[in-house]
Amino acid sequence: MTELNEPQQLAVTHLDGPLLVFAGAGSGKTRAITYRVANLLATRNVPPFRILAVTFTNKAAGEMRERLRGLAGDEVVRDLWVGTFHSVCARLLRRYHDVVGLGRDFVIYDDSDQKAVMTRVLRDLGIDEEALPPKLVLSLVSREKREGRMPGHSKSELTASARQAYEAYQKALLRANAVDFDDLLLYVLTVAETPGVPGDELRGRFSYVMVDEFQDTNLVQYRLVRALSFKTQNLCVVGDDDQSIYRWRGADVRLIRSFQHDFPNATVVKLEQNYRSTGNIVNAALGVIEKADTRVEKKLWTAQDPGEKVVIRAVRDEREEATHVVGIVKRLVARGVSADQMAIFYRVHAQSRALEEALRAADIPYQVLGGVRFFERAEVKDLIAYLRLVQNPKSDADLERIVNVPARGIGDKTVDRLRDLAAERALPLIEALDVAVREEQVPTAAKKKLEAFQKLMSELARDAPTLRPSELAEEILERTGYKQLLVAADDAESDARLGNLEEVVGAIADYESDCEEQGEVATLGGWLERITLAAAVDAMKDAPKVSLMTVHTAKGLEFRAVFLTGMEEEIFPYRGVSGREPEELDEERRLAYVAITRAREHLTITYAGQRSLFGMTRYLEPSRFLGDIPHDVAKHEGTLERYDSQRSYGGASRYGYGTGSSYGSSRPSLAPGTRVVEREDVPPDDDELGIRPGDRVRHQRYGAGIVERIEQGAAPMVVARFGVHGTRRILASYVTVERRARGEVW
DNA sequence: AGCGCATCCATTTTT
DNA sequence: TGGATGCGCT
Repeated sequence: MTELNEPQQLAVTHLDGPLLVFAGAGSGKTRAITYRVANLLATRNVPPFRILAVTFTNKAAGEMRERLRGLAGDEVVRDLWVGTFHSVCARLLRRYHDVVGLGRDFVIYDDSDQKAVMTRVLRDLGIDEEALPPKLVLSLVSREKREGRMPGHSKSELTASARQAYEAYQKALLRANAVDFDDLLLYVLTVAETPGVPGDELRGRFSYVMVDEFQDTNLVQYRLVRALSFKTQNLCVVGDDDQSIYRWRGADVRLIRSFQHDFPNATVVKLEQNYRSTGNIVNAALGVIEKADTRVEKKLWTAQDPGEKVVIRAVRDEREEATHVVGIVKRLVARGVSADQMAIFYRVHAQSRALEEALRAADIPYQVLGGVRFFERAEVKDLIAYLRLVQNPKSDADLERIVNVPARGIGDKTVDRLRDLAAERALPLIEALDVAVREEQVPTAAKKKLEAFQKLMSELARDAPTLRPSELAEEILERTGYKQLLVAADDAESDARLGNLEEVVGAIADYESDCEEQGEVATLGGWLERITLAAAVDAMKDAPKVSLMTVHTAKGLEFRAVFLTGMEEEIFPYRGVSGREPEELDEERRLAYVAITRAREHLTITYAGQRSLFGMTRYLEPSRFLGDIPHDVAKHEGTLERYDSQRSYGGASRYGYGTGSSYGSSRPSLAPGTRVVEREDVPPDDDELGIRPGDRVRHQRYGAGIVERIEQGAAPMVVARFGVHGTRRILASYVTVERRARGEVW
């Protein structure tokens, strides 16, 4: 353990009692955790299955396993409980399922499954979807669950109708022998907090509990780890409040900040030496995070050289931003930096388009993480629905999805009838189907179709045990006629879909060989669980490609070169419809901190003077976070200053800037509230906004209008006449100028 | 059932 | 801008 610094050693050797480790970005956290587990195994003689380590992603869990394999050996690692909260809970719930009234083969419903169930529930309850959209109810329900409240809880924060919906939704899930993500945790917590035998057993199951990324833990997760470590108090939590970025999903930073309050005897260790980044990058990050309203004091430092300066680059718009970034990517590639060591970050997915276009034009291979996920494609979901239905015939959402896919003449009317029947007798659809056929509850034609479907499903169920999961998938594609249909269609899209389906079968086969390697049995249930609990990063390929992703998905990753794009007010920090509480702004700041600290050697930050996003072009100020980066670690390039049309794209003014006088002190343009705009055809002084009276502007709701006057100020307003909508006063940022700049180069 | 067209909407997403 | 969704038409 000699390769550990002092605080790391402390973290590794403090084994008993509560321990809180603040692990700064790039401070060798994984290393410390891994060594700590190895140390436990070596010195405490703990059976591996009594050690629980919860990580943030499957990827992190995999990495930890991998590293432990080298330290502790194969068999030992196999018995350790290492995984995400959800996967660990899924596994536990397979053992304690009966305590909460679930069948052993419960399936896990993802977002879209949940939405389907909730839509159905609301319809059945006669709740107006306008007044209470399924998405909203689901988010409310999720909040209830994340805060530990099952339906009927006395402290429910729901309105009467939402409460009703919650109850019905939960019933529907139980009837389908299904759980949602929150249920996995909440059910296990329920077991763990139940007095008596099963709860006792669960509470004593683990001797040592470790939690990674503790700053992103929600209340239920916190209570869960507390319960699981209750007997021994051997709870080690590792995290960094500066990297808490999932508040909107229920993460509660206060849990890490006040850990010592709940565990007064906790030992606290701070890992503050950064091994990842150059000095300039560390200091840039520090400059940003130190301005946070609230944080636990930590001083990230590095022994590394300052390295190259952080480049802060002004660009005209998202296209120039993209070409600029791609230009550097090319240069770095030429210098021998592998493409997979480069990443481009943005705040919102919508920003990826311009970047993708530029990369494609330059013929640079790239991968976009997140966005539309593979497992969300229709055909993939269809196949999975079949598989899940075989696994758990009660899963109504799956049955509804595929009962008529491919079309087999079971129309809405028939399905409605089935649903009624199911509701009347409180049966899952599959059983309602039996009833309908047996008791002749449907017209003869429909009955025939239903019988055919029944036969299909029962044959699949019959054969499933004798088939490997991948074979079963193939069988489904064959016997349902799904494959033939796509083959017959013979167009590009169908080909793509076939390809996707083959990929699914291939993925199952991969899983099977994985299992084989580990000496485990590959089961359908195992695979299904793995994919529902998988994330975008898990699918990240190591192929030499530039990675594009949101800052959120970048957490936990590192790259030699990072491009942080779209550093403008409104974009980053993002400002949506809701207001911005200080705590939300802090979270944006932390997000910026996370982004910066991903870079090892090279960091380019770009901000555009104007940006088209969601169909409207807006003029934007540089992000306030840029102003927090110390001047001596950064090099400012480019300008948003107005310039005349000839010179503007000539290059001199573009590249000449920033090398001369100190950018920061002489140019207050980075101060919040200053609006810098570039427009070629506008006399400098009458046009801060790029909008003048007489201009034609477009507003999303009101359409085209003619500007009557401009009201300057902190939030400039445009007064414009919009045909039938009359004269309106609108925030300038919500209109698009339709007048094209003279000689504009696009 | 499948389509074309209008309309509405718009962070972030470990699981 | 584009994507998701819903509706009406064939």
